[in-house]
Amino acid sequence: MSRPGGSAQQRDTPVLTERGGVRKAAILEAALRVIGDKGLAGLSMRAIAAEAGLPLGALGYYFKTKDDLILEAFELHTRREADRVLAAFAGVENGDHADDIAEHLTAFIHHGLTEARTSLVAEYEFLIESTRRPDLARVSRAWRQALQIQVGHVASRLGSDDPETDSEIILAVIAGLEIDHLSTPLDPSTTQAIRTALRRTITRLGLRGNAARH
Amino acid sequence: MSRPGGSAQQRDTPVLTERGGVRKAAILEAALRVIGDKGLAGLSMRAIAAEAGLPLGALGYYFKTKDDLILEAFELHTRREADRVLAAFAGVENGDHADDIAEHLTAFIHHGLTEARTSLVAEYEFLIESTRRPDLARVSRAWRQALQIQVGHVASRLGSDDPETDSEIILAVIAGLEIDHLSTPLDPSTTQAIRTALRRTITRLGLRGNAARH
DNA sequence: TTGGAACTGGAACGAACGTACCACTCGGTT
DNA sequence: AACCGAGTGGTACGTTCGTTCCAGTTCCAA
Repeated sequence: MSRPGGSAQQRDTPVLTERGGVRKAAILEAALRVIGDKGLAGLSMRAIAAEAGLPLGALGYYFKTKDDLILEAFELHTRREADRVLAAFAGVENGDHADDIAEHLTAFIHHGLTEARTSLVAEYEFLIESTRRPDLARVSRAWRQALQIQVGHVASRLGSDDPETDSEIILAVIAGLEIDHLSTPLDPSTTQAIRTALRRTITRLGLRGNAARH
Repeated sequence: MSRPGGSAQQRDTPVLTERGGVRKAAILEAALRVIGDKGLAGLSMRAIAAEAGLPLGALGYYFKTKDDLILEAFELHTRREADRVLAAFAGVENGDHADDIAEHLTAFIHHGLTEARTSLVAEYEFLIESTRRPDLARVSRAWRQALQIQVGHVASRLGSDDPETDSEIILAVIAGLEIDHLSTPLDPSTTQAIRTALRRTITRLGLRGNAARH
């Protein structure tokens, strides 16, 4: 039996829209959804196949094992999320006040806790599983490092006198607020509490837009 | 077939050291260990029985279903952890400088990431699963609320002008630092980064011991 | 000492699991 | 037209799962 990767799929980042590759992408998307709302504990090959509307046999063709599928799904998620985070912080750099910065971060977290909740839950499923699987841990580390560098640059532009520590704090606050509010339905007062916490954090760290001007 | 709870086990918080109750406690302890190092996905009744050194049949006697067992294990964990957190912050109140406070928190996180790593991983497994199970979510909410109140009191004593927000920030930073460093082996430089982040957070929030004296 | 409830542990059930298999269809090259 | 590898999908294997059952044992009250 032949496996994909022998011809066009051979490059490091396979194009997923070629013949057959569409299915591979659909499988990974389905897996991310299932992980988000049933957890890794509820993730079965059959559940993925059903979610993707594909026969069970298709999964074995594109992925050697379930663990391989999980790894590729995680990689896909981090690739996608990197863009989202980058976009969120790109808007920040042009902000004039600490409140504007906090507002961007509030919107980012709010989106994760509402429309993108499934995706956010999947992310933490992966992070926890990373403590047990070295292959996932490598992805986590690379992902976290990229984040910290990006946020560090932003902090630098906002006038931080210790960008490395500030990015560590900001990333921790974001992750912590997400985790702490995941098991609660997100009502307006909670969103306000998150906004207040972010404002105070940004303000007290002395971060403000256009710091390079004066 | 009779179930426990018909006699001495009937009270709300059953004493686990009575006849047979020793076994129930052993099962919950075993479950917490298995969840910590195999995850909820790797948690099976057989794995718990093996970890506890008990026959499979024993589990069905003390717990109606696997989900019941998981719920009780979570409750046990939060009860235990509440004491630990309380102790960590009790030491804080007598500290004189922001650095002392940060040091307490650093030690707390360090302990979680090293000796108590299994327990910490289990905690986040529970938190994520809480997004899917209302019964676990209730425990999470109560647990988080208790934490915030306690930390709020501490922040108050340390001179905070907004204890509620400060406790939200501090809890988020702690959770975030834990999550962000779970998939990486904890080396001394990482510990130092955590300490630095905590010092800066506490300092910038204007928290200091003996604030009531001045 | 006897009765009954609490407790034990091994065996067994049907269901769901990951994976492998294979006859089949399709598209492009020779 | 003949061919071959890529892609397909239904089936089936062996394993592990949660749960149930029950004959047997231990303990305490009567």
